[in-house]
Amino acid sequence: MPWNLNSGSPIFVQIIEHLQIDIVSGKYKPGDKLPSVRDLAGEAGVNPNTMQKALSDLESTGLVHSERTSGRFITEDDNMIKNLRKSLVDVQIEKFFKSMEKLGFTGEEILELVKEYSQK
Amino acid sequence: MPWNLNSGSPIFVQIIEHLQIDIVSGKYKPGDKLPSVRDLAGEAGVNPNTMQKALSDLESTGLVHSERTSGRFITEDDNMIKNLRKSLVDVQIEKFFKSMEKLGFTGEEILELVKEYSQK
DNA sequence: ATTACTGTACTAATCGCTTAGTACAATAAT
DNA sequence: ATTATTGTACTAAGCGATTAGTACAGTAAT
Repeated sequence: MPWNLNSGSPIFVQIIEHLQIDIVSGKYKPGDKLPSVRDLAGEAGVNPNTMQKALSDLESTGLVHSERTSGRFITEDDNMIKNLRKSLVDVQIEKFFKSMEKLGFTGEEILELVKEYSQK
Repeated sequence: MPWNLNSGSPIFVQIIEHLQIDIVSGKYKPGDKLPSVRDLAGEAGVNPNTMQKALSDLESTGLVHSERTSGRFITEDDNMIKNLRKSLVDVQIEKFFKSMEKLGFTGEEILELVKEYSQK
């Protein structure tokens, strides 16, 4: 299935986020080999150049590294992945609270709304 | 203060969201006159054309309407504003839950994290 | 009447993202 | 040895968003 890439921000950014999620959620484990640039591009339904840009950006954070001709691999640093997961969570929660506060809700009201939502 | 317009999606989309929030949060009340296109553009720090695009898009939803030469006004339909507010809230909550579930959290875990966050 | 302000319309130029296409060197597989 | 696959690099083109600049017609204020 082609990835869901339509939500405003540049596709290569969405690809980065998608891959980060695949890594922190365990789809790719530390040391795993990633599919090739071309395969990932085909899977995502984008141009190989776009996938390459996303991957080389990801690489600059150290989350993945490439062995020149044998492929690209997930970092084996468990801590880096754990920290990324925590950081992604924090970003989501903060973004959510900021948005809701802009809409005029207090912290307590937000908590109440979340309670309601998680009960249905 | 210039608006905070840097988060990936096109500026005119962010302007639309910004204005919607200003309306549902009560900064602009039903029937209020909006500042002129040029003033809003100056306030937001964007080109008047960009602001115009955002406003004419907003207009197509009925939330604002323009009186050809005297200015642009917020709708007087209270219900439309209420519904928009509810819809914006729903979107935020759903987006948040989807993101968190992608990161591997269950509904209960999400609720727990929100509790923690709202307590500090 | 004159002036200032309103929304609106239009062209041209620029910038970033994306795609298309091609190419190369190094490794793996056969 | 030959072939396929790897990451990487590069140019050219197209597209949408944005900016800059200009212009016009209708209304309000003076």
